[in-house]
Amino acid sequence: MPELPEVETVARQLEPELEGHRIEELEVLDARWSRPVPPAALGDAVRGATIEGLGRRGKYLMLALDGDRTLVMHLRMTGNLVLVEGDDILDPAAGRLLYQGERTTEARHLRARCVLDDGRELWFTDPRRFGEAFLIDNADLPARFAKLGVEPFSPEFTPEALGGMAAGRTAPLKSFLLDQSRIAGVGNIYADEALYRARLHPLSPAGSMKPEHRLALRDAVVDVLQMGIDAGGSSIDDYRDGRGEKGTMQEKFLVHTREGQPCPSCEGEIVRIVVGGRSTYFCPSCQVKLRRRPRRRAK
DNA sequence: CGCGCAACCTGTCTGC
DNA sequence: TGCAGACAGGTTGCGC
Repeated sequence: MPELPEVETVARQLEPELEGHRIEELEVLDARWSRPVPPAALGDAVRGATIEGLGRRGKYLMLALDGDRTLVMHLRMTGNLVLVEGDDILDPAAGRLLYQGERTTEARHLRARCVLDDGRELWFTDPRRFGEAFLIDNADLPARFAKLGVEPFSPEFTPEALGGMAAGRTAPLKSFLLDQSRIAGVGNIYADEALYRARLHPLSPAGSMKPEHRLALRDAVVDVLQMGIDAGGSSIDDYRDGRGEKGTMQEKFLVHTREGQPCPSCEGEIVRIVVGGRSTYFCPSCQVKLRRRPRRRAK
């Protein structure tokens, strides 16, 4: 679930909290999280490091450490990174994580905990265990992320760039938006919301967009991601921000998870289909399906 | 290279 | 109540 807005929210919340602090210990409880590096090896490598910052690239969280290294983490489907301290460690009523030395609720999904020099702890919890982390030298970062696409908030994400990426593509627009090697950070939720706002059908071939469609889609992608950040992310199920709180973007969905409900624009019924194996919600009357563009204009 | 799909995991919900 | 099956926000690898 965590897509760009969720990862950005966590990074922005936690960066000021973590910056300048030293890592006393990194305990990896699930070997899957650090593999292929053994848990103890990652812990040893990170012990004593000072945190210099926390950022994001695509859906990756980047914890900058001294010594020109970065601990890269990915939340995948159900991962959460939360800062906990003292008593706070558990109050289910307050919607927070709990941990009392015993495995209770969320705490049973604890995959790694990072103890800071002031006693606070950074927890990586993840029921489905798809999340992961690795330590990398900053010099190797460009190569490692070479295949990651353009950042949606960068000046390079123009309608023309979008058109260039889509040219000749026959894959459905929905699949196109989810391709991290083209645009980094858009996931299933925001792809649906962006296509709806751009009034584009999720099954339209990516290469079928005309200039006005590219402009609309670029703007819609940027807008929905910004809305997501402003709302502190979407909490459909597992997602919690860096403080363990829910985001509110799910309350602003216009189509996602709204099967059978009225379209906010035409009152027609929102439909759910499966595209590329992913649930896709849209309004059949507002989102027009484009035809595949002829390769050559007939004269 | 482009595209579609299975696989990776666990938890939750639905229907019989 | 029990149980099988479907489904869930992401990414990678494989086959065509």
